[in-house]
Order: sequence, then structure tokens, then C-alpha cells
Amino acid sequence: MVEGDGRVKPMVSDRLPTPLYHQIYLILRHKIIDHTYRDGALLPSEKETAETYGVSRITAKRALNELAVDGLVVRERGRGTKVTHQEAITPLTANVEGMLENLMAMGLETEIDLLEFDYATPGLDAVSALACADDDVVQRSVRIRKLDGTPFSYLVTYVPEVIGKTYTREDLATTTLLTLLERGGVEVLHAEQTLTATLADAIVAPLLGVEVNAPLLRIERVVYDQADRAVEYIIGLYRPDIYKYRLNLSRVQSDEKETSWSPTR
Amino acid sequence: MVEGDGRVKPMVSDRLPTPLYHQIYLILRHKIIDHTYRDGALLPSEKETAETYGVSRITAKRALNELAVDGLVVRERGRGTKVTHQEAITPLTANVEGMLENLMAMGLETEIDLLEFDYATPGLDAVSALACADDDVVQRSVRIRKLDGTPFSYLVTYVPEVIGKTYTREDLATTTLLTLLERGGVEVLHAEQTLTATLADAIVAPLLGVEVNAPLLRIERVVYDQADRAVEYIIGLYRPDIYKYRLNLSRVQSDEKETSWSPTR
DNA sequence: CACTATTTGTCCGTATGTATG
DNA sequence: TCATACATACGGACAAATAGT
Repeated sequence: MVEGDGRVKPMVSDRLPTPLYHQIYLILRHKIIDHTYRDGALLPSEKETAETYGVSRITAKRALNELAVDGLVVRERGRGTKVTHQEAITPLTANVEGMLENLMAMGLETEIDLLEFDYATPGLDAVSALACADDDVVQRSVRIRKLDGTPFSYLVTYVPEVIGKTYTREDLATTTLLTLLERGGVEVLHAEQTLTATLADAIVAPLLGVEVNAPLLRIERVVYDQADRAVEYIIGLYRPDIYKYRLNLSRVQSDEKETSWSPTR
Repeated sequence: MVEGDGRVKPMVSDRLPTPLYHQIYLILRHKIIDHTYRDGALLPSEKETAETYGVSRITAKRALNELAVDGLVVRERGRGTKVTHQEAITPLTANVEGMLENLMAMGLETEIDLLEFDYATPGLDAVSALACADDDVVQRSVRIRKLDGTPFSYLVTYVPEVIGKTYTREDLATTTLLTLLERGGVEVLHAEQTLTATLADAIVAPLLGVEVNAPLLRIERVVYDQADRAVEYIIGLYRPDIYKYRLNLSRVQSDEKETSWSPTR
């Protein structure tokens, strides 16, 4: 895998369930978005790519054609394959607070679709997160957040029944959950967030307007009140092309030997 | 897509390049890891899954067989398909500092593989991140971080040439870059991190020991020194099953109307 | 005990997609 | 473009193991 000079050779494998032409297509697309192939530059020829990945010229040709269909490149006989990728829209960023920035400034609006709203016994994950009994009733909601019509986040929330009763279904479709919790008398003190990556399954993919198995940023959050009781468990799936999570860290000098980092505003 | 009761129906599509049996396999595997299908429970039968996803029984069968090959389920004729999924190893977590926790406590070791180490002109991303000229020379390194032999992160770093000269290739294979920077007289003041999700391409997939198109957590960081000059640009790709990014937030009461959140140690 | 329904295992024939030379 | 090989997916049919009536 690693060659003598320390460089890594890209590999495709016909043992994977994904067709070869699509594997190569993904690699090349990545390099275009990545700016490895700059805007206007020429991609390697069919013959070259065929040799690079050890496939036939027809397979390489098909990969390049898929790129052309996507509008990422333009192919001309005798001229080659040229990158025409337009710079992607700068994605939204969320700061540590998890709130959206630059939103008002951009004159854009986020709207919320409330897909599900019910009271039910929680799943295993929610049980352990909220530290409730297996047969406790919790309020569960599923929402889609949209920016200018395009969905960018899929949110599943679990709230203990007592707290959930302090607001209505309609409130949830218009107001953020954190605001609703405070309005209901809950004093939010601290929260725990975990960030990971997942794939879009067949359920969320159409809702977020992405392909099945597209990558998603997954943020899991448990919010605690002043009595250290979990009042909210939320799982958010975010489209990485629209939404990024930004964190500003600055060094804090303390008496201890260890220095620590904390976010700056 | 969304039915009358607000529930969403899972879908597979034969227009995707991925085979149907593998799409279904991914969905079911996700539900097992997700605990939607609890340990010991019976999965829907071949006939049921075939109807659910609108495929033939043979295709549904193959998806279930793949799960059995993975050891996630056990199949017995006349009995059904039973979940045998062992609870996954609790993944490592990094706190805000980006350093690993619980590592010493677990008696585990991380080792580093240095794959590439050279001085070259940076790509476009690195140029804008380090705010350097197009033809400046930067030090570039590619490393793999392993825990107990299994790789969990792929790190690409860019450091301005002057700073990069303060340590050797061998240093990088044993010491963290932040430590090396400080040893070289750089006083690190603040950093900017962006978290997103991507797919494993054909290059990193074998290096990280995951399938191509597996989801990865992507962390991009620019580190600045006291003079507000970028001294390090790092792109990290992390296996979400082994590595998670944890963030502890606590509310800080300020004089302003807005309340803010900051991480607690 | 037989009878039945369910579920998985195996086989066939056919059509389409993928990949090669 | 053509011929060839293999993988994918379908529908149908039948056998074998299990569980309940």
C-alpha cells in the first residue's frame, strides 16, 4: 500500500460491492472538491487513469463521464477533461453554543418541519442518556431544519414527560427547544456533546436531500438542569456540505502545569 | 416518503451504484448497532424484509447472510435470524483539547506511523489556511495513529518551513506536533477547529482499516501563535467507531443579556 | 401423533449490469 | 463495436427444520 518513497498509491478493489467505475469516480470527485485538481486544470487522460487504477480504458472512461454528467468537468475530444468545478457555497457554521451564526446577516431564514411528535417509551440509548426507567414515558419529536428551503439537519429529541408537557406541538415547530425548556421553568446548567460521523440511511437520506450512504455529522447532546437531571436528549444529523461545527479555542494560563484550552467567543 | 402517521418508510433504490443486498445489509446493520433490534431479538424474516424493501426474497436473504458472515446475527432454519451482537468496545473520547483521555488508565498505547514527510509547495487549502504565498515551501507530513495496533486516525499536517526545521522526521514519529512546536519556541495561543463528516476514500480506507465509503469524522485545525500567525494546519480523519469528540459545556452567567456556553474541564 | 404455518436452505432459468480484451 | 465472463436480481419451486395446535 505504501511505496518506497512513502507515498500512498490509490487503490480500487473489485471485491467491494461498489462498481469500479464508481470508486474511481468518487476518488476523482474528491480530488476536484479537494482542489487537488484545480479549477480549469486538465485531469489525467483515460489511458492514464486506466493505468493508475489498474482497470480497462472503458471503465476509466465511464468514471470520467460520470463527472461530466455531474457538471464537475467538461470533456472534449482531443482536448482532454477539464475541471469546471465552481467554488461551493460557503457552509454555515455553528459555534460552541450550537446556534447558527451569520444567519441574520445573510438575510436567510431557517424553517422547521415537525415530522413526528408523540409520547412513548424510549429506546435503549435514550434510556441511558436520560437515566430513566425502561417503561417511563418520554416525549419524542423528529424535526427537519431547513435553510432557504434546503434541509440541513435532522433532529430527534427526547424529553421527560413532565417537562415535555410544558409546551405544545405547535411551539416545537416554531421555537427552539432550549427556549421552550427555559420558558417551562427548567434552568439549564450544563450539557454534554459528542460529535461523530455516520452514513445517511434510507430514512434520513430523502429527508435531508442527500444520497443514501452520504456522510453526515452526528451530534449527540444531553442537557442537564441545576439539579443535574437530564432534561433533554437530542440526536442531530447534519449535512456536512451546508453545516459545519466550528470551535474557537484559546489557551488559558493556569497555576497548574497543565495548560488548558477554552473556547473564545 | 412520509406516510400518513408521520412515520417514514425506509427505501432502497436500484438506481444507486451500490447493490440492493448491500444497501439493505447496511440498513439492518445500522439498526443492530443502533439497538433498534436488541441483543437476542429476532430480525424480520426473509419474506418480511423482502416486502419491506420491495425486493425478492433472495436479495433479502443475501443481506441477512452478510450480517451472519459479520457475526452480527445467527441464522437457523425454522427459527429465524437472531441478533448476537456483542456490545461494541466503548470508543475513545477526546475532550476539547483534542487530547486523548482514559488512555493511561486503560493501559493502552498509541503508536504513530509516519507515512510521508517532505517539504513542498502547499495545496490551495493549506495556502489559505496558513495564509502563505502560493510558492512558499511548507513541511508536510502524513501520519497514522494507532491504538493497540488498530489505526483510528489519519493526520495530514502542514507547517511553515521555518518552524518545521526545528524538529526532525524522527521527532514526529514519537512526539505530538503541539509539543514539538512548543519545544521549537512557538508559543501557541489560540486555534480554530472545524468538525465535519466525510467518506473514506480508496487511499485512507485501507490505512484506517475501514471499508471504502465508510463514514469518518473530519477535524480541521489551524493553530496560531502569539503573533497571530498560523503555525500549523492539520486535517484529521477519525474512525467514528473508535474515536469520538466529546465536549462539555457549562453555562456562564454574564452581564449581557445573552448567556454563553463554555467548556468545563 | 399428525397437521399446519413459518422460516431458512437450495436449486433452476432468465434478464440486466459490470468489466475485460 | 463485439463477444465473453461474472455479478446482481428476479420469480418460482421444493426441501428441511422448528414451533404451535
